[in-house]
Amino acid sequence: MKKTVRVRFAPSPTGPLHIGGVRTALYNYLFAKKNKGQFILRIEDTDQKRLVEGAEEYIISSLAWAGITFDEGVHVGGKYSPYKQSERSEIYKKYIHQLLNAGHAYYAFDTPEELDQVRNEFQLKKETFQYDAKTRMFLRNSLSLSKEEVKELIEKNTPYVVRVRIPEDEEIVVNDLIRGEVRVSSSLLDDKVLFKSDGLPTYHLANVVDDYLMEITHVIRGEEWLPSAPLHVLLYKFLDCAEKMPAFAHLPLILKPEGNGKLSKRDGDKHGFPVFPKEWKDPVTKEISSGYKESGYFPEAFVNMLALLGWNSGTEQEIFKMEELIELFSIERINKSGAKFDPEKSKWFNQQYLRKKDIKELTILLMDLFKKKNIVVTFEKAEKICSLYRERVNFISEIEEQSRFLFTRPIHLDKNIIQKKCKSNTTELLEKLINHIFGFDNWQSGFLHESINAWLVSNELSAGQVMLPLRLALVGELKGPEVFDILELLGKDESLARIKNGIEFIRKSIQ
RNA sequence: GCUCGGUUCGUCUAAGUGGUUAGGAUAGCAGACUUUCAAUCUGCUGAUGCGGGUUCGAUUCCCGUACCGAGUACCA
Repeated sequence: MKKTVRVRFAPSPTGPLHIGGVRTALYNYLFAKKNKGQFILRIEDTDQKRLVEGAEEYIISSLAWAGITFDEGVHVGGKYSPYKQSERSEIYKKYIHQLLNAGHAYYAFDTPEELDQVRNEFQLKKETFQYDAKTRMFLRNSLSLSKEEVKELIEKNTPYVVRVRIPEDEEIVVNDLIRGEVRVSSSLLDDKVLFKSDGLPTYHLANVVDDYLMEITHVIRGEEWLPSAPLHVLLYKFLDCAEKMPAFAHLPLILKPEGNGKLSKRDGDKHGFPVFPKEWKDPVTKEISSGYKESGYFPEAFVNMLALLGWNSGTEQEIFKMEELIELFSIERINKSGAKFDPEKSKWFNQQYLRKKDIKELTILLMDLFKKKNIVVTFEKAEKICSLYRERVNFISEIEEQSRFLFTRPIHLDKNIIQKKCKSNTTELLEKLINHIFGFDNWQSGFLHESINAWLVSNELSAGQVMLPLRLALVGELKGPEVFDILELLGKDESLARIKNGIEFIRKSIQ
C-alpha cells in the first residue's frame, strides 16, 4: 500500500511569480493529479523584510488563471492549517529546541557586523569564510563559550541565532528523481542559521519541518535548491524523521533567450515578451510589468508551452490539454539541463489554440477588445471578422488591430503602391466598376465575387488592374482578407464611398 | 575561488538498458498557391563542445578538458 502522494508549491511572497515559478507549480500540480494525490499551497513568508504587498494574492490568482488549483492551502484551508509560515512560529520553536537539546544545533551570538568583519579578514587572505567545524570555536556561540557565559547572554536578552551543527566530515547522499544520487561531504557545508534573531526560522528549518508535518511525499522545486538539499537531508536525520523524508526532484532552470543566466524580469521588457503570468504593478515603484494574460495568451496555450519547457511526453505530440498532461506526466521525463526560453514558440502555441477555439467564444473576446477601443459592432459582424482572421493571426488582439480599417475610412492611400500599381486608366476602370455594382441589391461576398469576376471577363480586364486599386481604395494598402469579404463587411454605401474617395485620391496622385 | 549540476540543429527536444540516412517542432531560407498581405502546402539549410580511451561499433559507458548554469546571507 503506497502512501498518498502529497506535494506542495511553496512560494515566497516577495513579488510576482515568474514563469519559472508557474512551471514549478504546474509540474507539482500535474504530478499530484496524475497520482490522485493532494496539492498544497504554502506561503513561505519568514522573511518579513522582503514581503511585498499583493504578492500572495497575485500568486494565487495567476495560478488560478492558468488552471492550477490547490487541494489545501492558505486560501482554501485544510487539516494541516495554518499554511502560512509566519503563523506557525510556535511550531518551529518546538523543533529548534529539539535540535538544541540533541546537540545538533547551537546558539550563536555573533552580530552581522562581526561576521562581516570576519568575512573581510578572510577575503584579505584570499580565503572564503565559512561558519563550520573549523571556525566555530573561534566565534561567539554556545559551543565556544562557557555555560555560564551563554546563560548570562541569554538572560540579558542578547540577540542570538540558532545554527545547525554540521558534522565535520560525513558523506551525505541526496537522492534526486531527476539527477540520481548526488553526494556531498558535510565538510563543505556551513553551519547555516536555522532560527533568526527575529524569532522566525529560516527557509531551511521551516521548509523541512513543514514538509514533515504536512506529510509531503515529493519535493519538486527549482534547481537553485540543489546545493542546499544535503542540509535538508541532514535536518531530517537530526529531527529523527529520516524515514519520512520526501523524495526530491530538482527542476532545471529556465534561461534567458539570449546570452547567459537565468530568466529575470528585465529580460521580458528588453526583448518584448512577458515573464509574468499576469500583469504586475510594483506597489512601490509603480512600475508595470506585462503579463501573458493581458498580452492575449490563452491560459491553455500558456500552460502547454510551459509544460514542454523541460518536459516531453516522448511522442511527437506538442499540443496537450491539461487532462492529457496529467495523464502523461512523469518526473522521469523531465530534462536535466536548463532550457533557454523561446518567445517565438510561445506565440506558435497560442496560434494553435486560437484555431481550435470555438468561434463564438473568440467573438466574445473580440467584442471586448472592440469595446475598449470604442468601436461599436454587432455580434454577427464581429463573428464574421473573427472567422475571416482567425487563421491569419496568433492573437485575438491582432484581429482587432488588423481589422481597424473596417471602421475608419483610410485617409491616405499608400503612394508607393499607387505609383507601382495604378495607371492612367485606373480611375476610369474604378468608375466603370462603380457603375456595374451600383445597382446591386445583393451585397454578399459570394455574389459579389461571381458577378465582378464575370464583369472582368466580359470586359476583357485583368484582375490585377482592377482588383489591386479596388483593394487600395477600400483598405488604404495592399493587405487583408479577400476583397469581396471586405466589401460585404463594409456594406454597400461605405464601399461605394471609399471607392469614390479612392478615385479622387488616385487621380490627384497620378497627375 | 570553492562546491554541485549540466552540455544533441539558432531555440525546445527524440533516439528506454551502446548498431537510426541522428527524428520532430520552432525559427530561417526557397518554391507553390493567391488580385494583396498573411495563413497554408512542398522543399532546403542546420546538431551530438573538445581530446583521449573501452568496443567490431559510442549521442549513449569511462577519464580528462573546455564552456554554461546554480549555490556559496540572520533571502527564499
